[in-house]
Amino acid sequence: MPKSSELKATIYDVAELAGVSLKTVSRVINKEPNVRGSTRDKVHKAIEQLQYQPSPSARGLAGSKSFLIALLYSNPSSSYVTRAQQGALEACGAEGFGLLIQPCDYQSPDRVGELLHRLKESRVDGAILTPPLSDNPQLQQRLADENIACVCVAPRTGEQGGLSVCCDDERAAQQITEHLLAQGHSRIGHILGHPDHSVSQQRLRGYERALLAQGFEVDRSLIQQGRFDFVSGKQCAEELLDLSQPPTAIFASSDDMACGALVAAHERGLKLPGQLSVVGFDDSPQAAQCWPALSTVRQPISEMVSSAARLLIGELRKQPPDDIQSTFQCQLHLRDSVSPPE
Amino acid sequence: MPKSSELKATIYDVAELAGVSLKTVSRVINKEPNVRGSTRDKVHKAIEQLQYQPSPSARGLAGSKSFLIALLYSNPSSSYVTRAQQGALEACGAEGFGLLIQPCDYQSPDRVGELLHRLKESRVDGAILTPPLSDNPQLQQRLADENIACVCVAPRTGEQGGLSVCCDDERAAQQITEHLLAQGHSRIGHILGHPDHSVSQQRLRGYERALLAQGFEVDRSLIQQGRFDFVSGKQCAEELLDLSQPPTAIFASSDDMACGALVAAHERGLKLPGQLSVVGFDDSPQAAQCWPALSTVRQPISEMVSSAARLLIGELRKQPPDDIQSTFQCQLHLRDSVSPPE
DNA sequence: TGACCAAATGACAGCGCTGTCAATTGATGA
DNA sequence: TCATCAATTGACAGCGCTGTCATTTGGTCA
Repeated sequence: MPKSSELKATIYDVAELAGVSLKTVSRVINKEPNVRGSTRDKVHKAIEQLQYQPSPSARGLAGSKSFLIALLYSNPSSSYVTRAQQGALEACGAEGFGLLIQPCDYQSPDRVGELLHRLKESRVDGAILTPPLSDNPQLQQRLADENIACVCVAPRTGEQGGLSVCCDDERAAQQITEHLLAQGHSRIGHILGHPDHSVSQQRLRGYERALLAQGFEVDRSLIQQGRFDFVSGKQCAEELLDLSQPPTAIFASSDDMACGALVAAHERGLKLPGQLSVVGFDDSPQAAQCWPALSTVRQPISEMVSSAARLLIGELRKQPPDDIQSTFQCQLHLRDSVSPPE
Repeated sequence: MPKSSELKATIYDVAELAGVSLKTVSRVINKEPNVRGSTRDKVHKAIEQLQYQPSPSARGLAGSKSFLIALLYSNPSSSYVTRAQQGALEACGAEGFGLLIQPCDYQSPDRVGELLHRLKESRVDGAILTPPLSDNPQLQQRLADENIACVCVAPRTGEQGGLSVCCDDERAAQQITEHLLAQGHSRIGHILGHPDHSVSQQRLRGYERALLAQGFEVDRSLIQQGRFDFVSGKQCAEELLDLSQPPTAIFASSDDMACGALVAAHERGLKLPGQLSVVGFDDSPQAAQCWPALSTVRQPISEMVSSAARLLIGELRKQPPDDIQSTFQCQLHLRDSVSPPE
C-alpha cells in the first residue's frame, strides 16, 4: 500500500502510465464524450493502479468551478436539518462534490447580503434551498445574479420555474385529518405553523379539505396561529382547551407544537388519548419519545434533499435533466396519541 | 455596486492598485510578518475598494492547502450534532475556513478506511473529532499518517497528547447526583451510557463519587447498562422499577434515556415526579418538551467545538498555541422532573 | 561617512488541472 | 483509390496564487 510519504500521483503520472495525453485523462475523469472505450479503460486502469485522486483545487482553478454546493437552511428543527444533511451528503459523496452547510436567518435582508458574501467567498457552484428559504424569491434572484445555480426543496405549488423537489404536504395533512375523522372525532382543532412558511398554508388546506369532504364545516375558532415551536404549540392548545366547547382532537402542524399540546393537556390532568387525541407533523425524534407516542406524518426529507442535490449537480454538469422537478409522498406514522373520543 | 458580470478582481489587480508587488499582497492576506504597517494599510484599502476575495482554489493549489476542515461525528443525537456544527461553523467563518461535515460509523474498521478516503479526496487540512470518535486511537493514528491535523473534543482524561478540548462530565454528573441527594433521595438508580463511549464511565464516576461523599454505598443493582438511546433507557428503567426495592430517583446518562424512563414510569401509572424523580444529561430539546420537563445537564457543546476549531486552525497556521487544551464546565438546568420522594 | 545587517519587498517559476484549438485517425462514399 | 468528414486525441497556454530566493531599503555603529 502506497504510503502518504510518497508524493501524490498527478494527472501527468496517469497519462504517462496509460500512454495517453494529459487531456485524454482529463476527459475520462470528467466523463466527457468522444473517448474510445478502450482508451477509457486504459486510463481507468492507470488511475486505479496509482490510486490517483484529482486535486479539487487544481480542477477548480483551471475550470473556475469549486465542486462545492451549499445546503442553506434556516433553523427548522435540528432533526430536520440532520435529515436534510444526510440526504445532501449522500448525493454529494456519490457525485464527487463537497457539501458546505450554511445556516441562516431567513428574514433580515442584511443577512441575505451576509449569506451571499459567504457563498461567494467559498465560491460554491450551487445551493440547495430548504423551506422557508425556498419561499424567498428575493434570495433566489440574488443567487441567480451571482450566477449560483439553485434548487428548491419546497412544498408543492403549481408555479415553480426552476429546479425543485416537493412533497405533498396538503395531501398528507388531509390524510392525517381523515384518520382523526375516522376515529369518530368531529371537533378537531388545528394549530397552524409559522405564518411565513408556505407549508403552513398547505397543511391548513389539507385539514380543511378533509373536513369539507366529510360534510363538516370549518370552524375558525378551532384554528390557532402557532409558530412551529413547542411554546407556541402549548399556548395554542391552551386556547383551544379553554373553549366552552373544546375540540376532542388536535392536529398540530409540527411535532414540537404537538408536544406542547400534549403537555398542556397533561397539566390539566386530561387523560390521553381518551380525552384528547393529538397528531403532529414531521416525525421528529420526540414523536416517538413523548407520552403518549405521537401519531404523525413523516416526510422523506433525506430522499428529497438527496434528489434535489442530484438535480443540482446534473444542472452544473449541464446534463439534460430527466425531470425539472419531482414530487415525493409523505407517510403516516400512527402511534398511541389517537383514540376515539370518550 | 460592482455587478458580478464584471470579472472578479484578482490579487494582481490589488497589487496594481496598491502600487506593490503580487507577493506583498499575498503577505498581507496571509497575515505574514515583515510587512510595513503603511504598506499593509495601502493593500487593505485596495482590497476593500475592489471587493477582492482570494480564490480558495488558487491558494489551495499554490500552497497545497485546502482551507477546509472536517467535522467528524458518529451519530450522537441530532441536537448534539447541530450544536457542534454551529460552533465549528462559527469558528470557521471567522477564520476564513470552510467546514465539511462527515458523519461516520465509528466502529467497523473498513469504515475508517472509507472515511479516510473521503477526507483525502476532499483534501481537508484538518479534522475535529467528537465523541466517541475521539476515543478511537486507531483513527487518530491513521489521520496522523495521512498528515491530517486533528483536534479532539473529548471527556477529561489525564492522558491526552495532542490538541483537545474537554468538558468535566464527571463533575457535572456528581453535581446532578448531589441535587437528587439534596432532595432527600437515597436510592438513586443510574442508567449507563453506551459502553463504548468513554463519557459513560466519566458520568458513572461522578455518580459514585457523589454517593460516596455523602456516606452512601454504591449499590450495583441500581446500575443498568444502557446505550444512550430512548429504547435502552426505557428498558433499563423498567428493570429498575421491577426491583423489589425500586429507586426513588433515576439519573440517566442521556436525555433520550431519561425520556425512556419517564415513559416507563407513565406506563406504570406512577405519579411524576412524586413517585419517581428523573434526571438526564445533554439538555436536548426533548428535555424541555417532555412531561414533566427534565432536569438535566447542559454541556457547552457549541463553545467547545468552536474552541476546538480555533485550536486546530491555529495549529494549521503554525501559530504557537496559547494552550494545547482547554476545559469547559457543564451547567445544571433544573426543571420539573425532580421532587423529594413521597 | 561608509560598511554592514536585518527588514521589507519583488521577480519568477510552477502548483495540477481544463479550455481552446489544432492534428491525427479511421470510416465512408464517390 | 482518394477526398471528405466526424470522431478521437494531443499541444499548450494560463487559471490565481504561494514558495524560493534575490534585491532593495533604511537604520545602526564604528
